[in-house]
Amino acid sequence: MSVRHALLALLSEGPKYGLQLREEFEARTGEVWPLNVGQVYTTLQRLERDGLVESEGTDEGPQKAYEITESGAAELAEWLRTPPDLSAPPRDELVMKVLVAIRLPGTDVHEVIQAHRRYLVQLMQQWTRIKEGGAEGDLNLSLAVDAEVFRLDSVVRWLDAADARLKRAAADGPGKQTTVQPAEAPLPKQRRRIGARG
Amino acid sequence: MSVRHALLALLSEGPKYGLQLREEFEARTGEVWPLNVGQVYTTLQRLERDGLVESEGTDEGPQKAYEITESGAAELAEWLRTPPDLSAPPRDELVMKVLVAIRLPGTDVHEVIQAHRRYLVQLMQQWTRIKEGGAEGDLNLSLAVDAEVFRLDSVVRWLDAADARLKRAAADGPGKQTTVQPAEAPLPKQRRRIGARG
DNA sequence: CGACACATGTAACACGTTACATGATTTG
DNA sequence: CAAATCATGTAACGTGTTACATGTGTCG
Repeated sequence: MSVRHALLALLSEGPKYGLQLREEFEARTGEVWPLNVGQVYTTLQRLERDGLVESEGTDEGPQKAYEITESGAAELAEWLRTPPDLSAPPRDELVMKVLVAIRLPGTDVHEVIQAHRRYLVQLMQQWTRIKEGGAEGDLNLSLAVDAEVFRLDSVVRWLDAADARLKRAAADGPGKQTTVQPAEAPLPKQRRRIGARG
Repeated sequence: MSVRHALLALLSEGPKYGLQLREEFEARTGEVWPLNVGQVYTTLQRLERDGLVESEGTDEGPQKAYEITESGAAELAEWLRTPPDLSAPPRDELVMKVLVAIRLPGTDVHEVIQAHRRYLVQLMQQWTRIKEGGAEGDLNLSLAVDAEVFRLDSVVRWLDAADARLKRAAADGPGKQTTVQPAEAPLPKQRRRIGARG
């Protein structure tokens, strides 16, 4: 629900049309979050269907402008106030890979970890260079790039922690590896969730 | 493409059926990544269609076991070797909110930031408690929870950096706020991407 | 038998992607 | 006029969600 509310926010400044929305969206995110146009139109249709925006009846040129409704403004405010539901963490592809590599015969987890680590560090450097290359006070670019660099950094730190943890576990006793979490006998089902969100 | 390969990995250990796959998936992720059954079946169908798994013809009971094919094993190995394409960073909802709140009249960005910060810190504590409450050497739980805690921590640090940056910008001169990134005149289009991935 | 769990699916939807189709307007 | 660009869509697909439908086997 990220694009949906971003479009609502842009429309809260005044009536706008499809392509314009894409351009402004990308400008606000420092040109680092691309947005395909098709999604803009389909999202606008859903927003209109839900009564959050209205298409203007003005037949001036090929452009079809939408404007936000009261209901839309209310939803936008509500969205800003309410923290997202993180009761279940998102499935992360890299974490998945490591979890898989741990138990897959013929695969060296540490190789997988290090290969991805190198890639991530390289990416971080590229983003940092992009940020420095941007305009001096480009707040949007700065914030968007920072978010990604911070995220990548946390992944790198997780990889390091996982690597150390796995090496420690292997040193403690290779025989223990199968004991860690038996594949059969899938334990008394206790699904862990965090019950936050009002 | 996370569940798809996770199921492939589980099937690389031997033939398994739907519900069993869900249980094992959740066990391997420390019961913190829930997986709905419906997706297991639809994913298995796609995997079979793509020739990566085969359903066994054994009509033993109500269970329908699938086994991995050579092609499937190859795809799994390939997936482990290849780093994901991160040339464009994922759109993050919280980052989006802050970017929106900056320019939305009648909204205090710092309030939004602090409210979400409190929520995130609370979540981190809950996850940490869950990790400590788990079995001593539960490697899967530990890794999965760490990944989420590290991620949340990076978000908190980003929020702090953003807050400081915004306060600095406001102190430098409130008149500059509109100068930061004019909404109209959306700049000479230079879309930023990172061209990694071989 | 009737209730419950196991097990497999399907339906409908939201969101995201790539690719293609179709006009309208500008400009060489 | 022809080509490029602006602008709006649609189609097909992957992935994820929730909810429902349908059997089958077990157990009181």
